[in-house]
Amino acid sequence: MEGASQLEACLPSLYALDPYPSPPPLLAPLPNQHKLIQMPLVQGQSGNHGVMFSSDHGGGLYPLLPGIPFCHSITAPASACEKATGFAPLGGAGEARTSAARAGNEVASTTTTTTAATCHGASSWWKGAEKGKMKVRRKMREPRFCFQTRSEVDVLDDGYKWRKYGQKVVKNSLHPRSYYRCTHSNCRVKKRVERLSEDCRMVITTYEGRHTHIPCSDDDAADDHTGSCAFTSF
DNA sequence: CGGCTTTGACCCGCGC
DNA sequence: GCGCGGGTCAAAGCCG
Repeated sequence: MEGASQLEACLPSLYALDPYPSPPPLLAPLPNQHKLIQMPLVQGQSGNHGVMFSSDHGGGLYPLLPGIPFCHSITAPASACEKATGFAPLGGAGEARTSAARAGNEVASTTTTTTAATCHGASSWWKGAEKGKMKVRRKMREPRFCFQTRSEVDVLDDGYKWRKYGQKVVKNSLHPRSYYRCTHSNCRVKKRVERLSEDCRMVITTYEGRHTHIPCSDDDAADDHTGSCAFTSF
């Protein structure tokens, strides 16, 4: 995690997968020294945004949502952004259950797909929250944000502390997918990290859920405490 | 010693 | 109905 500060993050892109008009999946810190790169969403999915910060000192991913002031302050047409960066919004990327995703290399192969509806319509996820023995299924999906960054490290420094709870080799991918969970108590945010098989330097990070706390990274939490608080006041 | 990572097994959803 | 594949659990090992 700490190694994430090495993030080069020179070519970020992101995908917003939130199928629901729900609250922010993540409470995003706003380090002053970070550079904000905002990507508009898929048309018709107004509301949620994903943002990537980068700086000379490192980088981090901070998905943002409506209601976040500066998020609104920047309004660029999706087409313009795509044109400038070569990014393309997509729906369903990072979601393994979609047919598109099943093809493997989901992000790379989904250039303009916008089948966001498939992200939640017929799928559900379960979680072993019940202490008994049987798992408890969940019908509702958490809001998700997917980022694609070029980085040497797998885990980007997003200001939160994550614990790895699984790793899986996915089909049609040379690199295993790692599963992380926020270590904060009562916070069920998860994220998946995987590298593109076509370009091992490209890291796909998918956040799922929303944090119920402020960022708590060792560095930022201590120094940027005020900033975090101010930010999370929304 | 506590926290984290690793890794194999298990469960479930979905496609055929 | 069956098989495949993704997601999660949990025990064991590792590390600071």
